[in-house]
Amino acid sequence: MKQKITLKKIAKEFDVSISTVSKALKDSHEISEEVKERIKAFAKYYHYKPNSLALNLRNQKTKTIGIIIPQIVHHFFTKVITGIERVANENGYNVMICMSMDSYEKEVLNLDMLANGVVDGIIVSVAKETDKKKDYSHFRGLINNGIPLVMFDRVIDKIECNKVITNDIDGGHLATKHLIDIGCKRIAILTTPDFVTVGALRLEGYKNALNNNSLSFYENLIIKIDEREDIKNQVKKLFSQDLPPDGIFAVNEIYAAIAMKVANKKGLKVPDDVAVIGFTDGLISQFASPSLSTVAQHGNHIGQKAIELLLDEIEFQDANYQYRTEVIETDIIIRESTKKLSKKIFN
Amino acid sequence: MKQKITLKKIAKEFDVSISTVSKALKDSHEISEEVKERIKAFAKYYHYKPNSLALNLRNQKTKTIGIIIPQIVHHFFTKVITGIERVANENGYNVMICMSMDSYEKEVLNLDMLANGVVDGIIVSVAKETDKKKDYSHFRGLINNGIPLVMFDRVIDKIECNKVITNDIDGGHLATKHLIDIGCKRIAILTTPDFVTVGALRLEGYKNALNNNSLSFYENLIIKIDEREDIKNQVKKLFSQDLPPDGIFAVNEIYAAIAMKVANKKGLKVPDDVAVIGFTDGLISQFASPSLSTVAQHGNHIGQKAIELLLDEIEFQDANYQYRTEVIETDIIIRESTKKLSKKIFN
DNA sequence: TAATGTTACGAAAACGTTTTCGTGTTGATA
DNA sequence: TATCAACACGAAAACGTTTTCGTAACATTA
Repeated sequence: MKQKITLKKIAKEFDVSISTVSKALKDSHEISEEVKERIKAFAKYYHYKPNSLALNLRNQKTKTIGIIIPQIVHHFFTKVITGIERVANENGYNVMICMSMDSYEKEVLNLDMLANGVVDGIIVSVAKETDKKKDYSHFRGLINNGIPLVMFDRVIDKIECNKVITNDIDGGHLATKHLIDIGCKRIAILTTPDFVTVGALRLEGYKNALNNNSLSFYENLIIKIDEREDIKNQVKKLFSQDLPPDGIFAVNEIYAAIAMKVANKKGLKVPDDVAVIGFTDGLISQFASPSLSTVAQHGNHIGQKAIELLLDEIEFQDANYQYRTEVIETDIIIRESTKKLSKKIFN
Repeated sequence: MKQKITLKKIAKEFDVSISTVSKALKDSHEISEEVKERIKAFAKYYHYKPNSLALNLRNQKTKTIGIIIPQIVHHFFTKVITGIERVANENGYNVMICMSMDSYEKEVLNLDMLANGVVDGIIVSVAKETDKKKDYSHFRGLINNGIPLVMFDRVIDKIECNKVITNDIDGGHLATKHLIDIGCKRIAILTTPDFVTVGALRLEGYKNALNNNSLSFYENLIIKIDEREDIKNQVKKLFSQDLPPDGIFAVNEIYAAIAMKVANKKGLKVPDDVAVIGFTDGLISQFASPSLSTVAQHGNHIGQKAIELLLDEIEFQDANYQYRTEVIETDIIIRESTKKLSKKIFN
């Protein structure tokens, strides 16, 4: 185990002071050309690199940013992370990733840890449990301590900070409108309980679309999935009604995939008997068969915006910094699961 | 922006020395009960926490471990990370995640950065480009510097360090044997180019299984996918042969999903006309329809073993540490894409 | 010649902590 | 009363860096 080379060791080698070495390596004009040459050559030969830990302490910053996400096994979050990582690296920052597992307690723990000098700023998508509990004091504490914070996707209205959100209402509207356009009359929605904000917003978009197109609204076509129970069974209820849906809007790709499976089991063809559209353009949507139409939320772009806002705030010197909320628009991706135009036209 | 409370500030408050405060907070016997009481109360009131940066410098360690993976948008890697994170957190460590994007250059950059005091140890799955290039000097440098290193999944035989690998040969054998068991006679494999070690090993398992069961081996049923080209087109070649396969073993779930889609397009039914089995139990496999049989590699478990080995090495004091290689066995998960037993039996 | 300027370097503080060692004060013991 | 231990605390080094300020030696100018 070789010992790392330090300024002190170089100084001893040349019998000069540490300051001289430091200045020489920074090519300071205070040091004679000859001494600089020799010190630089020596340092290069031994691969000298300033110790990050010492720099962190000295500069009171770490060039690291923290990310707290509920789960990493979601395609959307991995996209966001990829976007963050790229821009962070380009700006000389590293990322530290923590998972809250959707637990309030883990979120608080992670936040505490990161806040303690470990990172220069934090990007977070809040845990479901926190959303439910409505206890936001840990975020307030963070902001009071002057640590830059950016929220994305699952954000908290009551906390003042930079935010990047998906236009979930529009996304919900887009998806529903597409189903309407291809001729669906009885459109169901598979969404989350109300406390998950993004689910509630997509539901709102769904309702708007029905209203704007004067379609009737059926309470029993709205299924709020309780993930503690079996999801399939809850979806099945849709099809055991006297008038089953001819179109389904699922607020994420897992619900969409499950809807397709359940429909298949019931002997229904997608998209001919029932069209299905999801939310989030993940691997499941791309590789399902039939492939799933979906609303793309551009996770990469969201991540990129989030880190840009964060770096802005970190590097901002002035006292009167203005928080912003970036709204990332969605796009609809039409694949096989909603291609029933031809049939409807000839009906 | 509140200033953080430090030992120095507490010391000034009580007009004692910094050492006294430090000792008091550690409940040292050197300090009188009365002084300890007052200092502890004060510290608690102001939420004193030792500054991580200072501790890092003092202790020459960071309680952080680094992970370098090729891509994060792969279910397998997210599982591994989840496993690593959990155990790391349980032991008071944090994780810093870097992506090499399968690029040699980024891998070197990440390694350099992490090695410079940022982390206490590193877990890595090597980039495809490195595998191809066979330049491993950056890993050697790391080990020479005494930084604990664990490789997982994509490991390098020539580097001596702790390793956690999937039993890929067995996994390949398991998958192929299952296809044989359900009656397949002409079994194709969708694999990677040879320089991707795991692909080569799974191919080896495939060959073994054919041999052991005295099935003929057809060179044109082996497709080594070149990901720079269109994957679908390469898979299609399988079905345009005079004798198309009745079973397909894909070395990852994406190739498997694509195989199913291509088969569907050709009017073939899965599993009745052609059975398909994948590798890695990810979301695609679970939510595809028909759902995909697959070989589970237990990413969680791999991550857990990797971090256990790493922490072992980090905390090991003795000079003669012995490296280990843990082999994680695979399991076969049988779903709809290979359920053609009944048909074959009655044929 | 005296005052001033330039060059080339060193000393020391600062970041915040832990830990070793030293020391003044008290009380007990011989 | 001299000696010694116990007690309670402070000084300082150490981790590795950057940066401000000071200054000795020499050169230049009036």
